[in-house]
Amino acid sequence: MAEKKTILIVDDHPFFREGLKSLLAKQSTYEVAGEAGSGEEGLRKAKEIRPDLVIMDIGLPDVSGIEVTRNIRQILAETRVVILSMHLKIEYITKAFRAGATGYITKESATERLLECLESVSKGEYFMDPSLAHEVVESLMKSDEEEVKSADAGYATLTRREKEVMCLLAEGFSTIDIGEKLFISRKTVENHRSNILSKLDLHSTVELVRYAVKYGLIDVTSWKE
Amino acid sequence: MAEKKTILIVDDHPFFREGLKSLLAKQSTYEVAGEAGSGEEGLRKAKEIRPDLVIMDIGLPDVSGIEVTRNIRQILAETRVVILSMHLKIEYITKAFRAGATGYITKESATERLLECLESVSKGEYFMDPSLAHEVVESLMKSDEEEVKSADAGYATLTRREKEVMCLLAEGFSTIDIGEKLFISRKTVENHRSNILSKLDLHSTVELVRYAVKYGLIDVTSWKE
DNA sequence: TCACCACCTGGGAATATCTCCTACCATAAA
DNA sequence: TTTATGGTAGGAGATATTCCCAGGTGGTGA
Repeated sequence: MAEKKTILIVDDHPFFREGLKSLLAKQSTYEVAGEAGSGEEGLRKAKEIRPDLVIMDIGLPDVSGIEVTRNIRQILAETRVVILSMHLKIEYITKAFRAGATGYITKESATERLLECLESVSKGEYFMDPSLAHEVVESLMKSDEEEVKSADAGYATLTRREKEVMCLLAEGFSTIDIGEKLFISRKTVENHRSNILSKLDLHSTVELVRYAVKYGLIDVTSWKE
Repeated sequence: MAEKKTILIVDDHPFFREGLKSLLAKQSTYEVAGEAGSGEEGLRKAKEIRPDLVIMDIGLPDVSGIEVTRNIRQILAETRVVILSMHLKIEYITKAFRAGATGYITKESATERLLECLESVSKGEYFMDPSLAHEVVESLMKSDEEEVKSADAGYATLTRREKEVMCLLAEGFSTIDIGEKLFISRKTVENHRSNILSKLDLHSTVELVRYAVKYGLIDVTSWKE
């Protein structure tokens, strides 16, 4: 690894940039190739110098560092962005990674953490400061909580045909539609429907849909159109 | 901080326990108060010695370390558990924290990482090894993706009363229920319903529910019971 | 083999709900 | 004042749902 990694620093505090520069100057592996005090300037310089790494603040005077990150990543696929932020909120963390950031550390982190982060990110690995763990863990515990269930005791008691009818009902098809699809009479579908409702202790097709969504029988996210 | 933190090691590999013990022996702040080679033994010793910290493997010969963690945390509220695992999968990570773990690091981690983790966890802070970042980030990016949308053009054209009726319909109430709730006639509710359907270009109450879910008008995750 | 049971299938009759249309009133805007 | 909008409600006919009943099929165990 003969060449030094080039770094662009985007932060609106000159002192902070100075501190980072002097810190990185001590390292033989990195070279600060440019700096910017605003999002607009940051994007311009990124295009110009095409750095290996960008150290990005979120709270910039003009546009959010997250937006700048998105733009940079769209234009420069090879450039990795590390967010260096005061924000610990999970929304920022999630948005940052979704916008294309590869690392996220806080301004309270020790300097070794930054170096560690830059090293990981240089290799293309995600890096997340352990001090974010609290937010992240809480978010993880909330999310995909649904997946845990799915496959409910009640649903398992349904017959094959009933499950089939249930899915179609939840998709929004009328009993007639379903009858045509399955080549059975409307009445038969109604009977299946009644059986499903009583087996699952539901009392309307709307409740059935909610049940289906709740247990992941139908994919909410696919209702894009 | 005069007293040393007591630690219980639960891992089925004697060599691994030995390594950990000698490593921790060098530290002045920790004292290995016991060790166990199985989940059952781990739980028993935990009850016996009531350690400050437990270092727990997941892949135990009898029961999963995650289950042991759950049991320990139920009995000993003060005892913090650090998972030290080979597993990087997000399911394990999530399950571990949900079971009450406070830290999660991998067996590939550097020893400083373990010490750092023990220190954080001793203070009651969550700790997550940065090498888990990849899994965690992917999981975060998948979750709460839905929030992004919400607020649709069509929905905005509804009147106050219509929105109110729409929410109740999506909650699964019948037109009669809603009439009683809002002190209006069943017929009026039906009229509102018809207007809603035509304004949003929907054709059944089921489609209405789907619409409501899609745009986050009702909270799917709150359908827990 | 026969009886049994679960499952899928369908019909009839009573009831509930929906659709479409009309209508009235209050309020706000033109 | 006139007009438009929103909330209210009813009637008539079309649809959908409920509940009960029943035939047919296929598998299982006595």
